[in-house]
Amino acid sequence: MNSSPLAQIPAVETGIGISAVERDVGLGKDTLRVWERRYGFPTPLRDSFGERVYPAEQVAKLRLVKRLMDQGQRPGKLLGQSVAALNEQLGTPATTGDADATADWVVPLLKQRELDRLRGELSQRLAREGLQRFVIETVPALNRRIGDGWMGGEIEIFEEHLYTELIQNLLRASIHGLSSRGTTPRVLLTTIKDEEHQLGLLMVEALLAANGAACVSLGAQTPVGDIAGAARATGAEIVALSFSGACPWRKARDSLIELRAALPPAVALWAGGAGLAGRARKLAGVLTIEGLGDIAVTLADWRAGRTG
Amino acid sequence: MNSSPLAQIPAVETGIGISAVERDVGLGKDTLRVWERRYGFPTPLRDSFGERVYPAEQVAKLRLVKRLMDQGQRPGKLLGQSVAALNEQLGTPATTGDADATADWVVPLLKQRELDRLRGELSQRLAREGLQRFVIETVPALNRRIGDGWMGGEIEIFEEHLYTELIQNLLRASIHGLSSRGTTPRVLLTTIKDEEHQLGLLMVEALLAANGAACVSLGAQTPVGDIAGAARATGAEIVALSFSGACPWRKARDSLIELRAALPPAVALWAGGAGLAGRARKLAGVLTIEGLGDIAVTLADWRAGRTG
DNA sequence: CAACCGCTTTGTCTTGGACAAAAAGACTAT
DNA sequence: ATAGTCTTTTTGTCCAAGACAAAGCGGTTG
Repeated sequence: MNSSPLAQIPAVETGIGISAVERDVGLGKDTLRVWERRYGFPTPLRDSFGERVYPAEQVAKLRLVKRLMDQGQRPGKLLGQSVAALNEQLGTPATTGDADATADWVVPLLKQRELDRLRGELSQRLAREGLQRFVIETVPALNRRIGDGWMGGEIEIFEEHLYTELIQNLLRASIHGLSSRGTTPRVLLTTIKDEEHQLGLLMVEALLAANGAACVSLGAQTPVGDIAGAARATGAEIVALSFSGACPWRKARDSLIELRAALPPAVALWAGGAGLAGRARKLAGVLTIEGLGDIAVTLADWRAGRTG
Repeated sequence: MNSSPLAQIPAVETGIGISAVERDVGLGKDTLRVWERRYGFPTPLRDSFGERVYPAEQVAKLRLVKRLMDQGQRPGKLLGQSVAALNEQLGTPATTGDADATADWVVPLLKQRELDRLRGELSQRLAREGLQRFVIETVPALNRRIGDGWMGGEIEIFEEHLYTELIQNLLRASIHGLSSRGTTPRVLLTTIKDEEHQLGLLMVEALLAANGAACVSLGAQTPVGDIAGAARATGAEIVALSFSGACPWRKARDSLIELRAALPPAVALWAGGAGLAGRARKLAGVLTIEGLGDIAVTLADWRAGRTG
């Protein structure tokens, strides 16, 4: 088989196919074709069968564009610009990190792959500060620092993954150590469909568990219809939903309304996260959690209202 | 606008869209359309916009067909058969739930929401059997039992979520306890894009860590292009990928070939999971892990080859 | 027994048109 | 001013039928 090298040589010299671009860059085939038609970019070559072949430079530009789009920019504005202009935009993020300086220590540890030291440092801080303060103050600061670093190109996407895994392990280990035997109230935790971010959910679970609630987490991406069923089946007294900033507010609002209607009136519905950001204050029957610090207070209020 | 509740009612009763089928079943949109044209199945309904809506029964049949195709059968022969006939074929070759009976104990605990007892039971088994045996024998048996229960309607989807969360907490806590300081080799673990199943990845990580490897997990869904960069940046000696049964084989194969080309030759590439199932044996430069039990052996082999 | 050949099956790519969902912008009312 | 609703633009996804390469199968031959 190795004696026929010609047939095996891929079009590496000239470029890659549309499926490969979809895989590598994360843009759908339909999207790539429609961009070509509408915006005049990309302009792939064609192989002998008339199929698209994307040169490496165009793939690189597409990767840049994708990255800027993930930060909220729109393709129509981006595709016309030069690679140099795009790179410049990536270097100058809109936000400036002020309070983030206290979390700067993560970056070198992460960049230099001192994962054991990073893990150790995190564990130490958790032990020193206690779970509650750690989750309310330290973790959000770290998240912000990492997020800013990614936006500025300082941190690679896989390094963010790495960090997320570490924090998840730490939090889950902590939660695992807290027995929920006999504690109240029973809280059902989850995230709606298409809402991937597990970390926020985990932070809430940690706080609730630390404050003596009996948490039942369904993980991320539970369809709205199933949430109500699960609440009934688990006998939850509170249902808590987390919405990340990536979640369109309209979807969040509709989901909450629908869920509210499906839930027994006696069951409380709590909602929080960056995706709401104080907006849903006046949704009937939905209690908005403004920030992580509110959770303990809200829980105490619930207990007071319950007993009194 | 909001006074017309009818418009808000989703088509939950009738079925799901083509994208959802692609995600849930693992068959491409183009494939679904061309099957319809050629074989007369599936025959989705249409919503008011003319878009395909697949009823639940057809999705179930598609799932069956996909499963049989993963065992080597061809769609042309399968699509004409009845669900009953397909089920029969699936039941005969692969030896159904014999060993699963040993895992029956989870179901009542899960159904009756004895989550604390379930957690305790799992912890006890882990302690009794040791991490390695627990991951190789007990967890797969439980997974199979839960999966079968879901397919049979015995277990709700949220109950599966519940179970997955519990196991994840347990495994992550165990991994967290194993220091990787100074151990070798460095293994980079992840999953390709559109491959969500974290649990398999976590099981592999647990086994590797238990056998003294220094694991670096990126979590799920890393684009292929980033994996190579991450491997270089972390100085990994082995890159290990996990493919669930939902991952189309072609996609797995292409990803592996591409990743192989992008990786330095000195870096080993290991691949495993139900999505490969012995197929990728002859991919050049890719080592296929046939089952969880092989991991320890393969690791030992690697070390022998390294030192010798 | 293995290698070659042709035939069949099957997945993915192509084109251009269409349209819903999301975002941005304009406007109004509290 | 700030929150809500309406309107317009932008953008991603879907549809259709046709085409074709790659993979699988079967038979023949050295």
